[in-house]
Amino acid sequence: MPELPEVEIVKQSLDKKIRFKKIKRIIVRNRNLRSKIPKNFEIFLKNKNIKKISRFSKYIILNFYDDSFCIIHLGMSGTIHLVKNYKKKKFTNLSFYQSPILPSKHNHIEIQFQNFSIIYNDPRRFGFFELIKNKKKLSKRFSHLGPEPFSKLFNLNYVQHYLKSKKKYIKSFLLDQKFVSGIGNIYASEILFLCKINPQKKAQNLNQDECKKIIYFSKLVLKKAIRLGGSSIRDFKNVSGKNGLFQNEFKVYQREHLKCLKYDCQGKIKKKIISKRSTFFCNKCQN
DNA sequence: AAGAGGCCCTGATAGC
DNA sequence: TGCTATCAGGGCCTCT
Repeated sequence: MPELPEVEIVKQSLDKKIRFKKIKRIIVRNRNLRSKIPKNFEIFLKNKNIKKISRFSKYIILNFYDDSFCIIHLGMSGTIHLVKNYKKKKFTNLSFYQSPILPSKHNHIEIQFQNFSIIYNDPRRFGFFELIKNKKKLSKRFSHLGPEPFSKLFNLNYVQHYLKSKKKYIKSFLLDQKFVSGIGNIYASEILFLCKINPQKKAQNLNQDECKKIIYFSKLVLKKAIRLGGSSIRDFKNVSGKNGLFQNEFKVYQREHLKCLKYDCQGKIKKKIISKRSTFFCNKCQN
């Protein structure tokens, strides 16, 4: 589920809840996530004091006072839930993201604090946890990733230069974390719709104005999504008010066959598979 | 270097 | 009802 805005929402609620807290105990129920949970995982984290929670791209970063880190990636289906520890474990409605009803089958990792725990649930196990020893190794870990859309590094010069001789479709590059990091499949379609650029336009054929639009609307869409609490699709019945609202703002995503929402456009939304992912666009105004 | 394709995994849904 | 096929918001790896 998680693209940059959703991860940012999780990060914010985590920061509110576990900043300055001390990890009491770690329980790993399934070590086989995307990458194997290392043997020293529990020992490494036990008694660590959390300085703050930060985020880069789609990665959540637990910052500890001893300058070590734990990074969490939610993959496609990872969610983090808050659980009260005492009595019969009762789930609060403070679910950080998605359903307040905690699924039990795929609760792979539990991090216990004084009075509560956070639980990592991930049916598809595409997510992962990684331990990082120091700041240097942290920046090395992210060195292969391009700038976030919000970064000053994501500017006209960079974009034009990067795409100059690229033959792949522009959609592929919005998904390419080496080019720009944090955008995923939903927001890629939404951004290109606002830009009025066909997702199948070859990157090298974008003119200066189109590059400017990509930069502008990438920032705009992600910021708006964060403001609205992210997007919750495949909604469950039990969702609390904590769910995101940006799915109501989708202009093209999952709107195949429907009329284009641009005020003066008579086009229809089409769906095509581009770089192995569903891509939605208007056949008229994204020519 | 750049691009295409495969793979990791479970669950929901559609079609027969 | 039960089977199979397809699809899902990500990212890494290999091969050409």
